[in-house]
Amino acid sequence: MLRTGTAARKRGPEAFDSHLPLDTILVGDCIEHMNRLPEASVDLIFADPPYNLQLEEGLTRPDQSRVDAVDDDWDKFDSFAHYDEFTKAWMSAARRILKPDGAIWVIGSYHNIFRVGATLQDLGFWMLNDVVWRKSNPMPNFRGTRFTNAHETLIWASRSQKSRPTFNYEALKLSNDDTQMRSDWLFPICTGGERLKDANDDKVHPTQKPEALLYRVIMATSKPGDVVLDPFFGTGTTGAVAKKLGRHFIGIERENTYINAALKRIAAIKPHDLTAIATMKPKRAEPRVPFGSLIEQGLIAPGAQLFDAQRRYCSIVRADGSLVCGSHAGSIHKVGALVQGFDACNGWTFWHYEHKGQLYPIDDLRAHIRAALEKLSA
Amino acid sequence: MLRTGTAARKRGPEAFDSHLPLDTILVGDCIEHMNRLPEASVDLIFADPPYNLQLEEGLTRPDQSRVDAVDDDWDKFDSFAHYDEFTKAWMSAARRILKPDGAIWVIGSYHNIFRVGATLQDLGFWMLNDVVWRKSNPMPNFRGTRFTNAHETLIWASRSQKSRPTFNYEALKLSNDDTQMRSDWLFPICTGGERLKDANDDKVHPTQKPEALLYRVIMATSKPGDVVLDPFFGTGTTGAVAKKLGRHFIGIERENTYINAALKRIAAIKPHDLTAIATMKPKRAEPRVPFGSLIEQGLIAPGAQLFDAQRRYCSIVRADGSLVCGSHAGSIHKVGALVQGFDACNGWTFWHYEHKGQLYPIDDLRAHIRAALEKLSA
DNA sequence: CACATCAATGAATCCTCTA
DNA sequence: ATAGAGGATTCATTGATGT
Repeated sequence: MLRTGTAARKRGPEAFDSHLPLDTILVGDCIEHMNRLPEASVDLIFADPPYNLQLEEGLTRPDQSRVDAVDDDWDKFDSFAHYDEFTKAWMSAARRILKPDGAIWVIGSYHNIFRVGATLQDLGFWMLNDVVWRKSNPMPNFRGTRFTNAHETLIWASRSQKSRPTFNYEALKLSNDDTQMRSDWLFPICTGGERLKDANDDKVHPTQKPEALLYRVIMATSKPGDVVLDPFFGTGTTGAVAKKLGRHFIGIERENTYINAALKRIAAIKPHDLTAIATMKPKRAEPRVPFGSLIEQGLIAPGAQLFDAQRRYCSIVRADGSLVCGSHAGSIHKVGALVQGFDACNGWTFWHYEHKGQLYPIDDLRAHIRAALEKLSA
Repeated sequence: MLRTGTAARKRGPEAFDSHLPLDTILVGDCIEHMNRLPEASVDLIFADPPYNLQLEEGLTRPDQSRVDAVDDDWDKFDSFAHYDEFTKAWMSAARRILKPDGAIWVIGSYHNIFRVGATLQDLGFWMLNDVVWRKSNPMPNFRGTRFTNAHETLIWASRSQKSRPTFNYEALKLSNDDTQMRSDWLFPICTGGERLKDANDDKVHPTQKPEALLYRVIMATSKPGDVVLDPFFGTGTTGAVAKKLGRHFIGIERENTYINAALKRIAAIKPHDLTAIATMKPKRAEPRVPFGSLIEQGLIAPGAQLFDAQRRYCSIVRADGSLVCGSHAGSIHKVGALVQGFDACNGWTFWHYEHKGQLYPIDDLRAHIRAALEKLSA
């Protein structure tokens, strides 16, 4: 059992806390370690289990560079049945050590989150919210075969239906411009200075989570002095944020590479880093309104005609959001550029719709949608 | 079997379509009706299944004993098992009637979506994306005990891993200001004039979906003339949008109140005309032009030199349509890959010909030939 | 030093047709 | 079925390099 350099600050008042290895990383299998911990002793669990990605072959970007994928052994399972078995095992162990009012967070992608959620329900956890982490800078879909995989899903569940889990409603509302915090969160992925690198400048862990995400989770659903356990500790984002926020952590991890990086990282943390808190303020999600949504929402009908201000050009709107003008077809911007023989064109101001014989730029319609969105969110 | 007022337009060429009750609402249980439809006959399924875990008719165990309290864990499990059974039943029926390249969409909330997703995987469906419908105007959480439930989840899955489902990538991209469509979609919930009301001004259906949502689903993952089936038809949003977009629909619904509202609604819809429904042709669907035909048609002479954009490499065109560059010889793609040390290369965009000192990609010459082919076939 | 340009990269179930 | 060849495909951000 490795201990971090940080002394355990502040003990909880409960007697059953006395044997908890607080602010410590336990080395080894998470199920075995959890089974050794006293029952009903942990306030919050954050779990980032293996996703069970099923990658067929390597993936190359359009420039022929290789994508450095998750191909680690810890993410390999023979079948859904094996994955379910694994999930049920660690979750049962997690449930035993949770206090009656304790809660759990689990994060995953479409590969595993449905199995995770169903197992949570089967074991008697009570679902409180599913939360979507919208990535502001996801990896694109390089082959153009699917929607950009731009989010991951988190589940927040209490130990049982009768639990009264911690939820810092007022603090969240305050930090969210005085409106209720929604179930869709926008954060960038973990890059830049926050991303841990080894001596070769390679990433230490393939799936390091951003601290901003953990910050909101821990801030929202735990109290100072609480014990937060992470059974898949990795490079210790949970521990780092818990320490910053004055919570105790218990990490469990098998890989020494990750543990060493986590120890170093957490030792360097100073609790209550106020500058970091400032950066965690949620971005005001600016609604981007693409042309297609004007059609989807019925403001422009497929088949409608659009003109430039001088009526030199006339184009037809198609149901898929494309514009046709003579032999040219494409986006409002592209067709606008093509008919004028330019490289680029702002279709929003170039194209106009007709209303009672008058022409108005389609940008007015976008403004209309934006205003509606503003009003609704206010 | 009720039929809508709309005549079935345009039949698919496949023989197995001939017995499909196109543009029709089938009255009754969706499992029974799907079991009567011909197998491999439907292109797309959109399903908005009920998620009340306490089913309205009351819950009975397989031995017909009544399930009373849903308070303790065992009964919760029993209730989930019952829901899983229902899910498995309708999904199996749905899978049978899907064409090999067919796909399914299922929408749900955290109450049911995890069970839905796991069952999809268990039955052999192949997950393509999970998509988040972000509601611009969700109902607030009045008690302030949770995050505002501001989204629902959709799963898009093909019938099997081998399926090649329809995905109108280009159309989506250009309607989204020329960037890939992401997995998080923003739409308002269904209100105002779109929301169907009865004589008492009460909403006809408790969970009527917005047409904009279905518009994107159907536009993105089906083709004009396709058959779109909705086993939980409700007030017919799927049918209304399918009709607008020139797709056939088959609806299945038990409640006469919903059916009557749907019939009236769909009868009033005027489909968009065909030019408006035409979508962007993907590059993959363009006629194949072998490099050799550029030589045959005299656009490039044997012995001509081709360069990459930076003039790092120079190759010679041979009369048989092959390229030579140093010791490398082969197709434009193969030689392009070899000189760069890559596995693959698109020779059409990599190699350039020289004209008055300027370099132009040979893809321009291919476009020239394709344009001529267009004119011939028109 | 300011600013432009280029290169690198991230939890990914990522092609299609013909022989 | 399987192999091989044709040829289609990327966004936001960070950090380094160049002007």
